[in-house]
Amino acid sequence: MVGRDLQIAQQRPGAELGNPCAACSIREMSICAVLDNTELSRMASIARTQSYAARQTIIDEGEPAELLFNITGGAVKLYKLLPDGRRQITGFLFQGDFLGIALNEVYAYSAEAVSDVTLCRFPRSRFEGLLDEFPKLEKQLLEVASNELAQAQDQMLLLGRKTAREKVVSFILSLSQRARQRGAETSPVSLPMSRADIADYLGLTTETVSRTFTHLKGSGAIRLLPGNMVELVDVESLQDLAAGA
Amino acid sequence: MVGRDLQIAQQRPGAELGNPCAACSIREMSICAVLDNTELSRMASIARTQSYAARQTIIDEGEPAELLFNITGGAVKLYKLLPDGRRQITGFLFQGDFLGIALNEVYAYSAEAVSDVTLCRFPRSRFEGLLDEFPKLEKQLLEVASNELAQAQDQMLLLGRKTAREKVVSFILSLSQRARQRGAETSPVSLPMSRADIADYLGLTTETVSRTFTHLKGSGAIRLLPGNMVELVDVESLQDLAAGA
DNA sequence: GTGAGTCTTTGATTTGCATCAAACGTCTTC
DNA sequence: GAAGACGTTTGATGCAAATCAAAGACTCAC
Repeated sequence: MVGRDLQIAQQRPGAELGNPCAACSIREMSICAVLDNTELSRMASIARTQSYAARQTIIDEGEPAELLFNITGGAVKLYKLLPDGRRQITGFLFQGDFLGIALNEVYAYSAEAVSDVTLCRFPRSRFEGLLDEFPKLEKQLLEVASNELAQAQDQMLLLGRKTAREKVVSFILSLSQRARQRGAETSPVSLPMSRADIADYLGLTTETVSRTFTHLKGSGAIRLLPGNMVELVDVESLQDLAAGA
Repeated sequence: MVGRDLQIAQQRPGAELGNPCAACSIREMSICAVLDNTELSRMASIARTQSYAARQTIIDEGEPAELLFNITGGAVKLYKLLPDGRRQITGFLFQGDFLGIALNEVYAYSAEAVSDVTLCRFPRSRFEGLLDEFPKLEKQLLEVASNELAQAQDQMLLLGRKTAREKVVSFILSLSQRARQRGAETSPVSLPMSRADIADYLGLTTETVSRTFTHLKGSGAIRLLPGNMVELVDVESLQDLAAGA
């Protein structure tokens, strides 16, 4: 394992200079993409890599927000709870996504590993120093925040006004589009999260999500493949369904 | 009217120097609060004040995002539509709020004046120049975006997991808290928007919103006063209701 | 390979909110 | 201040999704 890491490191420029970020495979799809190798080494100096097994908690809502993260592998869910246990998942994060934008002094949500996860961890105070040092990093973060805000508004439209079928189809399509942005296949797309997670993301119940998948499969719009993969058979009609047509 | 404006202007330092922003009554509650008088005059040089009558459209979803706004008076609603006309209001803006954070090349939502509205208008390109010029303005904008993201997540929890009663009570409380942030009374609180607007914000129908108000009034938790004002009679039990207890 | 535990699917029934409908208030206009 | 338009409230009914229940289908440990 160590030997293999070394091999990869040697293939990438900068890594031999003690700068692991330069060799990072997701560098180009994360906020780090705006930094050059010199700047990256400053970033590397405050970063620690870390791993979480599936189901492990990464952050707890209400705790002091002292750490920020960059997901390098796996899938993470963000969620909020009501006192009686009702749960709303506010987002899923994948390779390249940044965790920690919407924070005041305490975390506004909890985060848990959906699959095994690897990530880079930054102390918040030192990360903020980096923002002062590299204005383009701050600009990039504003850009990311802006995109997340637009995504959040789409999700409000989904939660407030779409039917169960429209919700599920919108979800499948959005995962497919995010896979494309990461350079992965748009179909079949992997659904690493459980039906219960999907339900809590879409404001539905497990049973309704399951029934909706069954129905979509029956209509020929999707196919369910082994390994929690979904094949998008008729993308155009899926897009019509998602829009409510 | 002109005479009165002049009088106000003369009371505030900077105004007589041809810097209307220095005299702006909402300066301290908007993003302008981080700028000093010199910086403000740069901002004033790219700003135009503008008025909209109630029901006028301010921006249209899908149009090129060429203008940004700072609301100086009145209330604005932001919304998205589905092709068949279903509508989700994603937010209400009041005095001091900034309009235009979540934008890519085109507006991600439409905006319409709820009441008569006054605002400051900035060309986006020149505003972005200002961000480069004043890093603390950019930092402030990131701060605002971060807060909006946290608010958006609260709204997702509301839309996905709360009951009609919890939704309406949460809405009343959030308006009350925002009034406090603007330095206004927390009770009674003004509801300048229609029942239909409230419904489209909470993912309900007009009828359900109306019935819920009637029910809350009957239980003694609120009182409906003339002029679309709501008095919060029992704040503590309202807070319990909003949290789902 | 077998059993325990967990997740998913399917079925029967209930329910909270939507829909349909109409009366009532309030504001605007002439 | 009468007439119309619009927004709100109240009532009767319907339905999409929740809830309750139980049978498969995986997964994993031993």
